[in-house]
Amino acid sequence: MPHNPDHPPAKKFKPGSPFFRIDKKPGMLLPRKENASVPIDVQRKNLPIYQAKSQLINQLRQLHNAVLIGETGSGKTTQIPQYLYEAGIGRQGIVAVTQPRRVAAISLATRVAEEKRTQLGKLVGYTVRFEDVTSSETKLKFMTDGMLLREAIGDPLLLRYTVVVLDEAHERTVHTDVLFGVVKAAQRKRREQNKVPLKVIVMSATMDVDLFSQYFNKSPVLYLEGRQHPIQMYYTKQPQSDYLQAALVSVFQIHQEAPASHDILVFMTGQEEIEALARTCRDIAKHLPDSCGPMTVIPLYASLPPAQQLRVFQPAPKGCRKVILSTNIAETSITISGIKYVIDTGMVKAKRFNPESGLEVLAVQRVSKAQAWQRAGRAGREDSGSVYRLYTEDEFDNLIPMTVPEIQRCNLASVVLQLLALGIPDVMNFDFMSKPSPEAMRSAVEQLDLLGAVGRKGEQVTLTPLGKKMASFPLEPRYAKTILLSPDFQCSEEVLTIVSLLSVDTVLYNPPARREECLAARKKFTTSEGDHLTLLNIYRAFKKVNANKEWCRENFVNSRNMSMVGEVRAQLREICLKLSMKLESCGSDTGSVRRCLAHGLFMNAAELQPDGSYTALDTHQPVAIHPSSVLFQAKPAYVVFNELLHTSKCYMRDLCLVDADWLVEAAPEYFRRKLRPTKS
DNA sequence: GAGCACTGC
Repeated sequence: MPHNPDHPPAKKFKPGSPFFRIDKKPGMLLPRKENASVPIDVQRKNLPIYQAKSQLINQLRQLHNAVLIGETGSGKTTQIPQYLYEAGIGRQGIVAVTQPRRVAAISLATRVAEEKRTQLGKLVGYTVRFEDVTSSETKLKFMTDGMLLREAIGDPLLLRYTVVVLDEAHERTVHTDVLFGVVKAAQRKRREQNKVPLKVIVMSATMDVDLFSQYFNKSPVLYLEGRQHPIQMYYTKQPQSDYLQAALVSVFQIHQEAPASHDILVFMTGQEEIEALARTCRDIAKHLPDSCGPMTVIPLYASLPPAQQLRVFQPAPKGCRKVILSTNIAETSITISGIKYVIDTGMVKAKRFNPESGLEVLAVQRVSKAQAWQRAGRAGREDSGSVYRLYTEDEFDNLIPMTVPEIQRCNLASVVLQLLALGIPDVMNFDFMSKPSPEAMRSAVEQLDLLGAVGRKGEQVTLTPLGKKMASFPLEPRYAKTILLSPDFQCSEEVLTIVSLLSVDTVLYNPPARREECLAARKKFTTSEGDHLTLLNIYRAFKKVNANKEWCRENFVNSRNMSMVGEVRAQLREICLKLSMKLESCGSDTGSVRRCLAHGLFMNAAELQPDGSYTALDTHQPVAIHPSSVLFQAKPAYVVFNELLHTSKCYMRDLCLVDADWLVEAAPEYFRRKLRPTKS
């Protein structure tokens, strides 16, 4: 797809409105303004939810299940746990409040501890990966949904808890979706076994109310008012063939008409188009007449270094307009105050999964209505705002109502393994709120079967002892398997490092502007054995210089992600020790590391063809070496790889050179079917 | 010779 239109957008820019005004659907709602000078207990009483306090307490005391609908700003997340505690509800145990994100869990716990005037970690605490700030006194516990799920593996009835609050349920993360089933089952079993009852409160924004209520035994829905500021909606008159061009026009239209203090937030799909549009905006802004004020354009996306991300919070100089070009990171994860205008391209980049091919595709697609509302809500948090939707109202009406839950578009191997570890008897018929397709479930079981994690008797799937061990690692099953195999090859220390490197965001910086320098620096670590061992070399060098930051800069290594590797590695190593594994280092015998990787990743193997192309051994589809691989120029006969990425071709990413014999010895049955006779 | 939204254990 050509990215550059024939004419640079700058020349196409014509002032004038492609929009018309629509005076309907006002009233998104917005969080309250923080005011440090107001005492904390007064702030609590000023929240909209306070009016409903006694009524809420009465209801929640009686109900086993409740669905609580309330927009941001109602105060539900900070207040409900305190109301429960103050009313003595569930005091025999702990009230757990789950969040999809770590930062949210931590900041909510901090806030509630402040409100209760206690030290964090006493009455109020939090638990996220690598951090547990709780004690025996903790009664209100904020945690990530993934963390509660992990805990459930050791305690499927969640007996430490009397109340579980599943917050931000509308986001439908895989973890929340699995938790729905886990808490529902725990609730039922505790009732059957005459144990202390478990209260389940689902908290969500406005959507999906019926689904939640239906699923939790037709539980009552309680509505909470939020604080709203009106929002003015604009739609385009005509469908836009080029949303980038439309975004550009809109930015400058607003820039010409609105006071400079009004910030603009534009929702786009990815790094590349954001950087391109940022350049174009800056170019045009330079050549505008003096009647237009200056403009500062700030890109925002997850892979941006943290220091640059912080720029979005700095106010623009007086008289200068702030324009933020963002991915959907600004939908939920990063909240920027002072946004008066939102421009919504209506597009998003999202992952899809094809269970038949096992392929994940990252594709630009239309947002859902729910997502469009979420984006709109980011306008005018403190005051009224405007939203420019770069699509027609008809197009809006035709958007799907809700984003497809993640559980219906991802590889389910880890989910199925976790369900089995939770002791769910009939995994194939697990009570999901939104069932994944049977093909996706079957494909997951098949993968686990190949890894030796499950056994099958007819329809019944059971966990093997190996599978049980695999489930104790917070990793994708194939990586857990690779670690568990590593003692056989006397290279556990190396494999732990490699798997840790693979389970954090990339540790390699690749600034396009300094490409040559970057390649030169990386050359020192490159080995013809492949990407895994190149990464291992980098980690070893990093350790040798004691994690020196200067060294990281010189070698284009992301020091923050590299420290994370250390944390992950320590956690994985701890689990190995608990499993009484013998951990050895193979030193310079890197062949044994590759052999171990071949045994763990044999399902992801590819074979060189006589014409120089590659074929994946399991599906026989054509694949290619990704140009970012150190093996890109090489033509190894056999490789294993971490993942397939479908973009312009089907690319293998992160490759390791292997022997065909190793693959056969890893899975003789499997390869008898897959391997073709080697040609000379 | 490509180019990767966002979380999380």
